[in-house]
Amino acid sequence: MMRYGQAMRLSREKVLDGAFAILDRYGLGDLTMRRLAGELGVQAGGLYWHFANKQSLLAAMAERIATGQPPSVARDPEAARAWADELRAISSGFHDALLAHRDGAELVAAGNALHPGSGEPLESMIKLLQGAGLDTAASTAAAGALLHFVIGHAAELQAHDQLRQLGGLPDDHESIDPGPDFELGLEIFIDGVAARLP
Amino acid sequence: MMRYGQAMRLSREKVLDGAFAILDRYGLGDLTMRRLAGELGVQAGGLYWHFANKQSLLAAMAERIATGQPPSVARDPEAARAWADELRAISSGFHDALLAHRDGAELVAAGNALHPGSGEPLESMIKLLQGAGLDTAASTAAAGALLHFVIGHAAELQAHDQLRQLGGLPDDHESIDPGPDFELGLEIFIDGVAARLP
DNA sequence: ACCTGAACACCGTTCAAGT
DNA sequence: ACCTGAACACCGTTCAAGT
Repeated sequence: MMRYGQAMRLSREKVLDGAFAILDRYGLGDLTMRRLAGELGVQAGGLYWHFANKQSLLAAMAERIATGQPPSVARDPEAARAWADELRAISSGFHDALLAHRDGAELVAAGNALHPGSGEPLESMIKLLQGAGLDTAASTAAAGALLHFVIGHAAELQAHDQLRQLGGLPDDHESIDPGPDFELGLEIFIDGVAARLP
Repeated sequence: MMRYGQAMRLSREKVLDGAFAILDRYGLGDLTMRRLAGELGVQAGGLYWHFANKQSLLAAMAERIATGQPPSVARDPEAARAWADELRAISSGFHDALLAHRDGAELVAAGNALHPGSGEPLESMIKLLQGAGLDTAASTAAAGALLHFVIGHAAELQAHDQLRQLGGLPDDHESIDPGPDFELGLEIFIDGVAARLP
C-alpha cells in the first residue's frame, strides 16, 4: 500500500505518522510493532531505537491526539460569565479530537492510565473552573469527572459503530441514538457546577 | 500454587473462578488462556469448549462484577425525595465492586465495549431517575454519564497505585489524593440532575 | 460430552553485529 | 548513530483424535 523499498532515515515523527496511518486504516488491534515496521520499510527491532517500547509509542500517540486541540484561550474578554461556553467548547473539541481517529478514545484512555492526572484538556479545565470561582478541590474533581465522561462517551460511540460494521447489531439493539446523550450529559454537568458557584 | 493433578471436570463457573484467581494475584496482563489452563490442570485448547474465545470469557467476568451488586431495591418506602441517596448508594456500590478486583475497572470498561448501553447498574439508574421525575432522554443520558465517571475514576485509581507498586511515582507526582474526588464529582452530578427536576 | 496433542500464524523485545 | 538478522519466550485459536 505504501512504498517500502527506499530505506530513508526514520525519526520519532515518522514512526508516529506511520502508526496513525495503520490505526486509521486497520484499528488498534492491528497496530503491531512488526506491522508498523513493515509499513515503514524497516525491521521490527529498529523501532526500538526510537521508542523504548510499544507502550511509550501508544502514549505518544495519545498525547498527540490530546494536544492537537488549541489551548482554548478565552476569546471572550469580558470573561466571568462565559465560563460555561468555554467548558462546552473544550469538551466538544476534545470529544471531536477523540472521534477523529479510529479507536482514538480507547487509545487515550489507555494512555491516560500511564500518567493519570496530567495532560492538556485537564489543566485548561481546572484553570477555567477556578477562574469561574470554584475552589481548588471542586475544580480538579469536576474537571476529572467531566473528562471521564467525555472519554467514556467517545469510547462507547466508537465501540458501537465498530460492532455495526461487523454486522453485530440486530438492526439497532434498542434504536438508541447516542448523539444527544453527549450534549445532555454536558449540560447536566454544567448545571451541577453552576450550583456550586458562590 | 494450586494443585493441578486431579483432572476433575471443568465448567463455566470453575473456569471463571480460576480466571478471577489469576486476575487478583497477577493482574489482567498475566491472564492468558494458556496460564489459566495450566492453573486448572488442563490443556489450553480445552477451555474453548466452555468459552468461544477469550473476549467472551472477559465479558463474563465483567458481568459477574457488575451483577454482584444487589439490585438496590428502594429501601426507603416514602420514596420520592430519597432518589439522591439511592443514586449515591448505587454509584458507590458499583465503584466498590470495581475496586474489589485487581484491574476490575479496566475489565468492565472493556466488557462494556461489547454490549454498550446495557447491563445492570445502568438499568437501575435509569429507572430511578425516571421515577424521580426526569424525562426518558435525560434519564438515559444522565445514567450513562454518571457510569462513565464511576468507571473512569475507578480505572484511574487502579492505574495509579499500580504505578506506585512499580516504583513509578516520584513520592507522589503532585500529592493528589483522589479519594474526595469521587464524592465531590458525585455531588456535582446530583446537583446537575436536581436542577433539571420539575 | 469433554478434553488432549500438536500444530498454525502470529506477538513484543533483546542484542550482537553490521554500516 | 541507526538499523539488520536472528533469536527468545511467549500468545490466541483450531482441530483431528482420543476417552
